Amino acid sequence: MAGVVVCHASASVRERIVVTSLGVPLLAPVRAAASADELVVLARRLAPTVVLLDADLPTPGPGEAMRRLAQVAPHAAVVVLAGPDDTESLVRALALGARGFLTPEVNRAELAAVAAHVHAVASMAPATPPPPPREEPRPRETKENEKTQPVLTRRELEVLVGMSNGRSNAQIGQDLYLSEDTVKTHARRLFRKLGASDRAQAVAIGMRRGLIQ
Amino acid sequence: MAGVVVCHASASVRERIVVTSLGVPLLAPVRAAASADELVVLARRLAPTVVLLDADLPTPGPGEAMRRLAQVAPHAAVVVLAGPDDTESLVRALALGARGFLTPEVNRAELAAVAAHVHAVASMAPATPPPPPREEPRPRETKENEKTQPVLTRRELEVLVGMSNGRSNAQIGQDLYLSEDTVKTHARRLFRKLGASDRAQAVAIGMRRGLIQ
DNA sequence: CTCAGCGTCACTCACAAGTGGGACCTGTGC
DNA sequence: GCACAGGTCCCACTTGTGAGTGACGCTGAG
Repeated sequence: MAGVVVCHASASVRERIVVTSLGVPLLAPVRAAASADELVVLARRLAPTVVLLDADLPTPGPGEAMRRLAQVAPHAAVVVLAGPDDTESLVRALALGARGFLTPEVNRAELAAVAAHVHAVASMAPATPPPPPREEPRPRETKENEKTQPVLTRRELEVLVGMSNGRSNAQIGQDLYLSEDTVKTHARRLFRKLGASDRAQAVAIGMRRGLIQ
Repeated sequence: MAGVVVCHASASVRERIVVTSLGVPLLAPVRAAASADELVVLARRLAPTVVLLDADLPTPGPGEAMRRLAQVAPHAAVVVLAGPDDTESLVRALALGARGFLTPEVNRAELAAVAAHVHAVASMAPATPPPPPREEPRPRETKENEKTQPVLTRRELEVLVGMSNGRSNAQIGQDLYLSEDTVKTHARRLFRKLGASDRAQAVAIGMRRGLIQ
């Protein structure tokens, strides 16, 4: 589910990153795209958590790539691959919403950091981070930690959407042809799944996770 | 307006970052805080765009510091200062919403990246998810703008942040050292401004508009 | 088959939320 | 000086929410 895609014009860069990713624990193999077009196709299919993007992408360019990416995978964190001296591309990319940067000479430790980020995003709600740490973390997980990302059912999602639109439980019930009590049950279950204490927090978590817009 | 604050227990680290910042173009001098308390005071006054935060802050700790910071400067991006091996603090901080990390041995290039981020943030709305490709620095706030998009006051924003974190009105009052009634007043006014019928919808609208993350 | 998960509905109850007033103080701008 | 906005607090009131239960039928996986 959560994954990483590298989009770089240079085949050698792509290849090295893909190969390096194989040696990183906790990190699913990185998929590679050579152009913005390929990236969009991949992103649409894989909904990656992190996209490593060439800051000097030709033709459509990194800006256009990010714009299109935002359409198909709005919650992918873009990490720009830029040379240490290419501050100009970097500033531009950051201005467009990139979350961080790495040099194309990424090593195993840096990819491990990306893996940590993927896990951080996948396992908890409130975060919008970029290129994090070094060395693989994630050894211990307390048992109440969701080893499987809790998935909302269709009904729960519909109730959550209603909440985000300011509907009361009774109104949501009318919208969905349910009794208010049923809506309350769905609400209670989705609160538990999301770890929310009330509907306001549930909406916040749901939007951060991209469950609702 | 947009600024950077470093909060680190070590005076030498603070000092070096402050001094280094002087040599970075586009970056206003970095202000320094030695503790979470000092940070909150500074952040309330300066509303910084970026906060460099010691991952091993003593006493109140980085988590508490981030919580308080979110109250007084909800839009500040937290960048954690952690040693390359301190993945544990790092993961914790990222889980709490930190945007990135640096080692305490930050160099000029890394601060330049931070500067880039400051400019990126300062030149657009406080949005994080949808980065509108704009080159125009200041949208210019006219009366018409405010009519179409009411602006929340600092207090209203802080209350909204509390709501998105699942805090009750009474808890928000404790967080901000206010009476519950005052929180209710701020809540009522921000509901009106956002056109929300309850806190869940207010959170949804606030996140869509990028007022909160 | 059994069992877990989902969807549905019902009931109670404490309390939080939301709404309507009003009041006082402090800036800031005209 | 005045008006105005923001921030603070109070009272009283109605409504909704959230928690804690219990129950029944269906479906799909083991």
